[in-house]
Amino acid sequence: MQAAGERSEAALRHAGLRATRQRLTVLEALRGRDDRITAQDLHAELREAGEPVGLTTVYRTLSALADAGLLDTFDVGGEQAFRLCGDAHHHHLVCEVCNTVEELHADEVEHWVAEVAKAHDYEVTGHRADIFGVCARCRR
Amino acid sequence: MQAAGERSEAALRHAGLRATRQRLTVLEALRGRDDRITAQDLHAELREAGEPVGLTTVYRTLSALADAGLLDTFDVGGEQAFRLCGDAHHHHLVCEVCNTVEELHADEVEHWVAEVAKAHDYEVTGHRADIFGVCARCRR
DNA sequence: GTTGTTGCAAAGAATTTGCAACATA
DNA sequence: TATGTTGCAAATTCTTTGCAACAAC
Repeated sequence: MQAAGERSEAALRHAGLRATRQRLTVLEALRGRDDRITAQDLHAELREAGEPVGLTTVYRTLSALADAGLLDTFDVGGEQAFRLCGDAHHHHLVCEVCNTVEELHADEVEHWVAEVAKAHDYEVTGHRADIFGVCARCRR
Repeated sequence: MQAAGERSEAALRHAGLRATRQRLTVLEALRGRDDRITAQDLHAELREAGEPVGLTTVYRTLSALADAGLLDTFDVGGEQAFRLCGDAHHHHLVCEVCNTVEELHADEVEHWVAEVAKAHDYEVTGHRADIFGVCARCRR
């Protein structure tokens, strides 16, 4: 698929990163999934898929993409997991069985954050609101 | 302080844990602070305070107390941090400078979670809503 | 006395770093 | 060609485990 590759290439350039085969491989792999995944697991999958990328490079690429704001990060049992995400701020609905992540937008939460900030005299730098559970598919 | 020690002793018993000197030391130390702290840092502080507890024991105690629901856990740059907490479910307002944590209770968030669960057909197992920023004291 | 706990040393596991070969712009 | 990137091996760092001595009930 040509278009997808170009989109990834543009995203990398925009982040100030060279569009190497390895980075494109990682980014394309992330585009093809909606779950959170660790560096170790992604590395294993790429190896199985016959598009090997060094483990170190997977770590560095995921870290760089996260820094650039292209990936959301999750803490899963002490390991860091990543997922491609939209630009805007959002919250998450996470299935703990299949690790699928749905992005949520909630004005209620934003309002709550603003109110708390005012009431407690905090300079807010960020917030996070995630819901965990089991999706319908995984309950069947 | 006698009363405080007895309170910790009762808490440990209630959690099915023997009230050892080490566990009491850890629990009392946590009672005296309102910030989140890692096992490594707590271990160092206890050592400095002249009430040494083995690092392994600090890890095991914090883990046991967290399992018993007495501690909240946080992921701070890949390390696990802990803080004594109330029984009820709550959210957090965290100062990223001094690591002080204030507990918040928000019906708005609870409502939001319930709505999302219904709309997305999820069996919710938990949720987390934390606000990060800099407290008034640390901004001065 | 039994059984749970401690703490050291060693093992484990995730992640990072040094560095020479290599690919991109 | 100049500079950024890769990937291996080694190093780091946090955390857990084996096990013999020890303390709580």
